[in-house]
Amino acid sequence: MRNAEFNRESVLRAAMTAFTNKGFSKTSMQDLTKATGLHPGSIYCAFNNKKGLLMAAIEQYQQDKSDKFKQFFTTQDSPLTNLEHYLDYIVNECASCDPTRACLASKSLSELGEHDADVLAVINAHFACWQHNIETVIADAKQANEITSTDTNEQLAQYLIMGIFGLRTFAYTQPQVEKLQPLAKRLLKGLQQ
Amino acid sequence: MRNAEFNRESVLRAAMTAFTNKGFSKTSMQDLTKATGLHPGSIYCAFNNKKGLLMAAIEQYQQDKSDKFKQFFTTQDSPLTNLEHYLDYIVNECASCDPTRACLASKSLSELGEHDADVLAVINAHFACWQHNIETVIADAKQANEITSTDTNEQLAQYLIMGIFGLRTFAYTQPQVEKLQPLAKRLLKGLQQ
DNA sequence: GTTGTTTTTGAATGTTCATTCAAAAATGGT
DNA sequence: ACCATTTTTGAATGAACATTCAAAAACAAC
Repeated sequence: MRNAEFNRESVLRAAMTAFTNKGFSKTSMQDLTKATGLHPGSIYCAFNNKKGLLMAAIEQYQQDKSDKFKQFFTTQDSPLTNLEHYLDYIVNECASCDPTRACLASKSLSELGEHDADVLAVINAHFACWQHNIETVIADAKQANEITSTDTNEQLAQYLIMGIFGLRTFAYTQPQVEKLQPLAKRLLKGLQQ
Repeated sequence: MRNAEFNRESVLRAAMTAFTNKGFSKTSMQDLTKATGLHPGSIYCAFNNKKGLLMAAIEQYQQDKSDKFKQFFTTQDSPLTNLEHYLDYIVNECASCDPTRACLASKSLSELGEHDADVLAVINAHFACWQHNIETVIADAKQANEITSTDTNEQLAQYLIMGIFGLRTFAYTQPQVEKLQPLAKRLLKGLQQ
C-alpha cells in the first residue's frame, strides 16, 4: 500500500483553472502537468485520462460553488437581501478580468455536452445541485412573504438560473458593471411577478 | 483570370453547420473538406486558414439570422405580437434536436472569444447587429404603447438578449418545450416593468 | 487557339498531442 | 527490517492534425 503524495483538492482546483482558461480541447496534457505539478503517469493513474480529470474537476467545482452559495444564505438578513448580495457578487465576478470568472460547467457543457454523455452527467448533477439550493432560498423568501408569486419554486429557480446563464454570456461581450448591474436588478424584479 | 467554382454561401453554410456541431477545435480540416466539398488547398486559397473559414462562416451566420429576424417583424401584427412569435420560434428551436439549434456565435465566443481578438471582433459585430435590430423593434413597441418602460431601448434590448442567451444555455440541460415556454413568457413580461 | 492567370487537387510535411509503459522510488503492514 | 503494493517518473509511441506545395486543370481575354 501507498497513498498518493499530492493533495487531491488543490490538484483539481489547478485543473479547474486550466480548463476554465482554455477550454478542454485547447488545454494540453502539458498544460495540465504544469498546472497540477503531476507527471502524466500520475494523472492517468489517478483520473484515468484527460476527460476523467475534467470530470473530477467539475465535481470539485460543484462542491466549491455550493459551499460558496451557502455562505451567502446563512446570514441574519432576509432571503431576498441575500439574493441581492449574491447577484451583486456574480455581477462583479462577471465584470472582473479573472479568468475564473467563466463558469467551468457552462463552458464544458457548450464544448462537450452534446457529444459526451459522461461529461454531460457530471454537468447536469452540478446544475441540479445549484437549482436545488436556489429552490430552498425561494421557499424561504416565500415564507418571509418576500416573494408572492404563485409559480412553483422549481419554475422560479429555473428562471433565475436562466438569467444567470444569460448574464454570464452577455458579460463575455459587454463586461461593464454598469451594464450588468441593471440587468441583474431587472432579473430580480422578474421573480416577483 | 478564373472564377472560383464553388458557391460561397453554400460552402459557408456547410462550414457553419460543421462548426456548430462539434465546435472549432474538434472540427478537423477533414470534416470541413467533407462538409464543404472543397479540397484543403481551395479552403486555404479562399479563406486563408481554418480560423478564416470560421470567421467567414460567422459573418454568413449574422446575415442569415438578421434576415430571419426581419421576417418576423415585417408583418401586419403589432410589435409585441411579433416578439411573442419570435420567442416561440426560439423556444422551439432550442427544444428541437437539430444540431443547428445552438448559436454558432455564442459557441465560438465561449470557445475562442477570450483568446482570439479577430474572432471576437466578428462575434461582437454579429451581436451588435442583433441588438440594433431588437432596439428598432422595441422603439416600435413603445410607439404603439405596448411597452411603457422608461428604460432606454438599449437597456431593454440588452435584457432580451441576455434572456435569450440564458434560454439557449438552459435548453442544453433541460430542452423540454414545457419548461422553456414559461421562461420565455416571464422574459417577455420582464420587458414591461 | 493561344496565353496568362487562377483555382483545384491531394499527397507530403512536420508538429503537436494524448496515452503508454517499464523502471525506480516510496510507503504501509507486519 | 522486509515484503507487497502502489505511485512516480519521464521518455517513447503512434495517431491526428493544420498547413504547404507543386503539378494539373480550368477558365477568361484576346
